[in-house]
Amino acid sequence: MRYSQILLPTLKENPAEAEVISHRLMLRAGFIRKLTSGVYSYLPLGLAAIRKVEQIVREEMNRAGAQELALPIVQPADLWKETGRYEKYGPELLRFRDRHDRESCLGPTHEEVITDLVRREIHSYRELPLNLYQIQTKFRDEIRPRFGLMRGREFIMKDAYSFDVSDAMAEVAYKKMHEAYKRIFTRCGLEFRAVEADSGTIGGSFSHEFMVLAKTGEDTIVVCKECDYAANLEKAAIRSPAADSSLAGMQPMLKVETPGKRKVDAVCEFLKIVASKLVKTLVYLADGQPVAVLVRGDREVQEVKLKNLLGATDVELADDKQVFDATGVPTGYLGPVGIAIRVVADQEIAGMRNFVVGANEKNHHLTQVNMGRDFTVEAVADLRKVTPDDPCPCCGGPLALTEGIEVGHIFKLGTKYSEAMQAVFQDSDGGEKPFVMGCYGIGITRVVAAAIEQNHDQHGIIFPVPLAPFQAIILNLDCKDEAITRAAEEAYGSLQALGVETLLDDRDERPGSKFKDADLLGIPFRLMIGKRFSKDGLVEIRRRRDGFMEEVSLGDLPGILQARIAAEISG
RNA sequence: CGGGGCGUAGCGCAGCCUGGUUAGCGCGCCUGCCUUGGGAGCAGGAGGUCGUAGGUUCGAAUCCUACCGCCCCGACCA
Repeated sequence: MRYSQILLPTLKENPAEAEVISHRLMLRAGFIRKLTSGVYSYLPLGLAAIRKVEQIVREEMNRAGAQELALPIVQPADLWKETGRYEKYGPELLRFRDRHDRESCLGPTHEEVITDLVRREIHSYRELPLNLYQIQTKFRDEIRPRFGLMRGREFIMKDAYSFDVSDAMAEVAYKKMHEAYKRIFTRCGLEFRAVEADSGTIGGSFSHEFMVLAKTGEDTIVVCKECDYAANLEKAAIRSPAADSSLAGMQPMLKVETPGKRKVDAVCEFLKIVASKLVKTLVYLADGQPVAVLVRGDREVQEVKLKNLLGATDVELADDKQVFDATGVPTGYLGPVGIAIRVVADQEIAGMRNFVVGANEKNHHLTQVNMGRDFTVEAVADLRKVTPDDPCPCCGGPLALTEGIEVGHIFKLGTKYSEAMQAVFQDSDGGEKPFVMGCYGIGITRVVAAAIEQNHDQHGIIFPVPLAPFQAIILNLDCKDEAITRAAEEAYGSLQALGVETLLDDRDERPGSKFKDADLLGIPFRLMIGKRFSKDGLVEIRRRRDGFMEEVSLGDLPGILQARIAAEISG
């Protein structure tokens, strides 16, 4: 491709709308343009990078035995009503009516559609296992789209769905996808971790997220420094402490006046204690029903854990009014002793002695409180957020928290959708069984953004070779010089003949502009033909990643460059 | 949905508080000259419903009201 002909509007300055680096660089490098919030046009170079990711994904999915198909974006509401998701999915599902007033929606994901297809077409265990995937634009009406392609409303996703005869076979399918994903992200040249993720009602370790490690990541992951343990912070388990059930050391409970002291900090300061000696009582609404949750004063509740414990589909912290309506106590003075609603406690509370809680009375707290003696709870479980000071739940080693961008998620679905939609096959014993399913997603456009988050410098993008829209860019450093121009054209021709994806910067611009643009675009190899060529007949090759330079003759260029490119590709 | 910020040429911004002729600057763009190894220089030029609507006023980019759009934070700790 010739630079003079491609639509590649680079910007010198940072657009005001972009804050995170990948967003800024993709706008500056002329990869994307925004149409409206969370919705972007992909310009030729942006699309080229997207296509690179898609191709790697496609190859690895095919290698893993999955088949590509394409499902509709517009979906009838009836299908979503079958699984109850039409009501449950919420405002992220963009709904509309067609001219016949039929309720429809734009597909944010395709479990319903694929399950409908499979239940119509697959009837025998002999036709299984089956793994079907597509690469397609999805629409999710996100609460707050942000960071360019990192969290758009419209984005490109690869989604795959597996169908198996049994749980055991579904696990095989799951593991295959796990392996395929590792290969995909390795081939993309990304630094990533597969982490255990919340698997909701399915349980077990049957959900993994693939996280690209980058500071701008919206997720926090917990990684053990000594073993292989890695999990999403939402999921990360805490070792249950040895509970001390003896009554030794318990002091009598006392009621104290704490006028106006509502916040943990204020109560602690007033009573001259540390926050770890206090137990806070938070009221959550679990599917609308109030539940009090006890955690140590300096801890934070992990809502996903709470949700799983309660088997609720939705938990949210109650506001002041909801708390008062449920308990008759103003926030700040709640406690488990004599409270009128359900109570669950974090496991850590079981090991605490003589702690402080609210007295369920305005301006009062209780001190020297002990669980078991002064109150009981419905359940004791791991409910709090992991901190960097907690030991690894696997080996007890030290943990580190780090940020990650979720680029892939694999999930065992079981029979959730097949049962809801009566998607069944006839097994070898003649009986009818629901398909055991799994689903596997990769955010294609997010992979591109994540790659840039992880690979850039102050000059611009530094694409890993497998994702680069072009592998090389030839800079004709003096378009008015015939010998140089002839050499640039020759180099361009010979590289193209070899299949090296090359952009020829044939614009009549000064060298400085060409250097800046080449750096900004992040093309892995920059070939410069200019003064050095006039003098000695040499072409300079510069590697974007580290600035490594070498000078070669025009004749040697194709072979040497090809070897350099090959050396950059892993997997 | 709550909070904050912004909306003036393709991009980045100034002007607005304290209303007043023709709305500025840098980059980019067009023409010409010149120049060619890290976003050169000179000269000339094109490009604006100042987000939209309404109001106040002799007069509005500027003041007031409503709406629209965009960005950021939050929607978790009593």
